[in-house]
Amino acid sequence: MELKAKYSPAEVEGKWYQYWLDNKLFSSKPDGREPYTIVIPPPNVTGVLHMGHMLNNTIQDILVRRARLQGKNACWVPGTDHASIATEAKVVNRLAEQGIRKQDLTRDEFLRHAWDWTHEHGGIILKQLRRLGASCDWDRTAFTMDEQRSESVLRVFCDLYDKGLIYRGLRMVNWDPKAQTALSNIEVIYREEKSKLYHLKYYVADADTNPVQLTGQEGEVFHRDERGYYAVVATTRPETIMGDTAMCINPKDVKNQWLKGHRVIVPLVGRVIPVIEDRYVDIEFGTGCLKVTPAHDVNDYNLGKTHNLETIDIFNPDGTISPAAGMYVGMDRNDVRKQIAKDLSEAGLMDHVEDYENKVGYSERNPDTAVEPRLCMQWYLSMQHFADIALPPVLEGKIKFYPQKYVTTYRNWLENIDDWCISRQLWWGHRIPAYYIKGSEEDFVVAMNAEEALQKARAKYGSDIQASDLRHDEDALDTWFSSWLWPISLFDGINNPGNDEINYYYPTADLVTGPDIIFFWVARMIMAGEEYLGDVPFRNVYFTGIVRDNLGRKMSKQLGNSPDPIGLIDKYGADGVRMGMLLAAPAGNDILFDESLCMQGSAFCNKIWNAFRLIKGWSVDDTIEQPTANLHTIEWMQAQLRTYAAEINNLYNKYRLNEALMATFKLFTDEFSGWYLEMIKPAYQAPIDSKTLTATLDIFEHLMKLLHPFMPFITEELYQHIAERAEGDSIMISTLTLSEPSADDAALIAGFEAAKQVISGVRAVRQQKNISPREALSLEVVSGRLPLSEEWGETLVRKMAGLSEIHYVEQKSDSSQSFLVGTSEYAVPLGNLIDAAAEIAKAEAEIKRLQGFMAGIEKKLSNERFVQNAPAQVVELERKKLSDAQSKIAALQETVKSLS
RNA sequence: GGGCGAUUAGCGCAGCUGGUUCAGAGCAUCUGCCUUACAAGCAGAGGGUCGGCGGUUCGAAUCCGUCAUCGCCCACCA
Repeated sequence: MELKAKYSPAEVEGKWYQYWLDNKLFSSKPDGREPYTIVIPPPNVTGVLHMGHMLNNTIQDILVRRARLQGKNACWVPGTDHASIATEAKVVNRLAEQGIRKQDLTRDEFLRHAWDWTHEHGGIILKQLRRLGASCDWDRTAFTMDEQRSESVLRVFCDLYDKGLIYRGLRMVNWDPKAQTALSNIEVIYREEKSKLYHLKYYVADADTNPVQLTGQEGEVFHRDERGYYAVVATTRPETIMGDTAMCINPKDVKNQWLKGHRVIVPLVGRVIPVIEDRYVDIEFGTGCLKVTPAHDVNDYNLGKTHNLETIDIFNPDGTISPAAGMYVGMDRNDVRKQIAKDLSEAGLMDHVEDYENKVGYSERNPDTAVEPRLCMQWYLSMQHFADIALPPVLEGKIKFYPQKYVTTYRNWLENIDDWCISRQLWWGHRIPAYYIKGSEEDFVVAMNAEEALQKARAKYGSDIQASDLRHDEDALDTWFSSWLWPISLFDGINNPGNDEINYYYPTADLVTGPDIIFFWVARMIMAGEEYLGDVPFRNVYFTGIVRDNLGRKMSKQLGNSPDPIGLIDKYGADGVRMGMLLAAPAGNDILFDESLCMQGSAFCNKIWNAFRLIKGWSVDDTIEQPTANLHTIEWMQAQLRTYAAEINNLYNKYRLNEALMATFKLFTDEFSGWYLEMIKPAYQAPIDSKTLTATLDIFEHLMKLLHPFMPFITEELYQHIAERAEGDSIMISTLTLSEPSADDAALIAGFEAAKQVISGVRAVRQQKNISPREALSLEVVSGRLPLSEEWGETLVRKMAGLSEIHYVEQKSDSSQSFLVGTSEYAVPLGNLIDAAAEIAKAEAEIKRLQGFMAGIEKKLSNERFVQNAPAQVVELERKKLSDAQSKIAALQETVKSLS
């Protein structure tokens, strides 16, 4: 068969992916083997693959493929998430483009559009993952809103309600006025923002009638103008003054004592409100006067409760001003802020305005929309119970986090947990299975379906209740309320507890995800796992970094710095891109992605390809004896395989995948291609003995297996070329078994390393003297031997250093250039090429350096406390360093003498 | 405001419980080679007082303290 000079991923990758699919090699069924399970972090169903997915899924695929090679029953379950708020927003936008408003549609009509959209755009991302080589068991592809998953969600809701952990409550929630839904606390992103601090005048309402009280005491600070006394209130949100129902001061605030017991007038609005006192108020902030708007601020709401204040909700759900405000009705809150600032100034009610930086909460899914605190009725899940069960497994190490630092983050969150607002005023999602009785808000039942609801309703509220008396709750559940069940619901462990699949695959092995969803998802899966299976959902969590560009910026559409993953794969091949991603991904750090890394990846593929082409090009001659040097070189390479494999294994176990790849890369490039192949390579067009060839192909196959998790396609292609394979055979289902390296291996490798240094020494001489690699040199071994056994050592050094002869001498030739390997001296006779003066200068400089080095050690050794306290080994080592340096100096002095 | 992490070569990083000349590999740079698998290659070379200061120790990149810079997370100061 012909092998092209260049590796062409395009011709290979599609072919093998199809082959894997055709032979069901990704498929997993429970059996007697040890399971290895990963559940994919489900991407948004209508999402498109980006670099973050590429990294995340490359890592998962590496882990899964490695598990297969270890002989485990590997199962990687794919799926998508319905992403209720994000998807609903997309559907609303599309409808808007067609001139359709959501509020003009019925729920069912809207859902039909949403499902259309989902079917149209859904699952693209999973198709894209195939290009990457992802070895998911596609037959298991799930969707958070498919039947099985939906049923699981409802079942869990009912169960938790029955356990008393789910309740309805009137609370201050984070309201997204664009999506018009409540959000949970962690869906709010706070951003530092440049804004203004408006200082408003609140005139004292009764100052004129009772001026005496305003003649103050020491420390009091008055504001007074021709209109009367006033308090100055600093606020960033002047548009909320229509909702003011009190002004608050700290009772200990000396400068504001005069305001106690008075009433003040809300500027523009004219409403008279009481001055209340609460220690909550920070005396130092502004003037120490706080306007209280119980409907629109969490703290104000709490103050309102404590002081029994009236609540005036001045906003409509969409963020416009409601009739309750009495002014600016129908205007958008952002416009009102500008307008009211102007109006206040014109009315002389603005004391002054200053620049200010404050934090404003934005909706995670609508990043341009500031969240509005809003009082409304929502469904909550009590979290203390879940925090209690989810904390121990992580603290006790039953679940390990990589990097470990996230354990602290996890703990802090769980130890200060808030109840989870799980209802969303959306239609796309799992509808809350609560049914209200006859228009009541208070009387309801929770049930799996309408039928069951009717039964429960009749039992609870009277047998005369009809189906038409029940009103299904309009709200949907937070997306994460389905995601948290993912590792369980994928194996139907909620609907069908104790089934074979859940028993076999749960707990899963590894979870690969970003630290940004540690609270949203990771923590909650642990909660659900402990609650429903009494066991952790996974053993290890590998947190990937954020993919940034090579300037460290986050990838974004706006910046245009986010490469198209499929375009990259077209250009560099999936293997090349996988390697490029991983090279830039140190464990636990953000990755600075640079396209040139993919080039490195595809270059490596080409290197592998050509190494194989070389081997395949050799003709075999069965009559040739295997040269001894080849035999030893094979033994050395096998020792290297064992040694590297152990190291790579070790790196995998620490999830240092980039280092594992780097080690594999060096094994292939340096040890195998650079040394092994060059060493056993027969002369041009000469045949090779069959034992060496067989051993070489075997070594190559091992290398392919080590590389396979990282580069699945090229390794499969070459695996198939190494030998005739049965139909359906694949590197994927082969096993990789290498024994632990032995002490003999280590000795062999050490000897070879010494030989490499001799070779490098000769090459360096060649380089310095500009001698062509074709010109044979001779080498003098001064008073000693070459490393390794004599025959092998000589053959190795002769071949790799391009020598014609090796002499063992007591005294090196006069006109030679020498070098040291350890304490052994070698010399390359060069005749008139030698520059005596330069060599002397170099040797003398080295002598000087060594003398300094010796002085340091001598000082150390003459320090009694060192000799006494340091371990004997360390002291011994210092002595050896000293004597080595001495003999090196002796050799160098000899060089100087001979050249002088 | 609280917490966590980082700071080592031009760049992104490794360096595990202090001691192997421990100051490392990769990329980039420089030099030489189109050597018969691969120029997307091969060979060789240069480059860092391990953020600053102080301490513990016979010995510190490594442990402690402190300062500086950067990043992340959490928190109801309008």
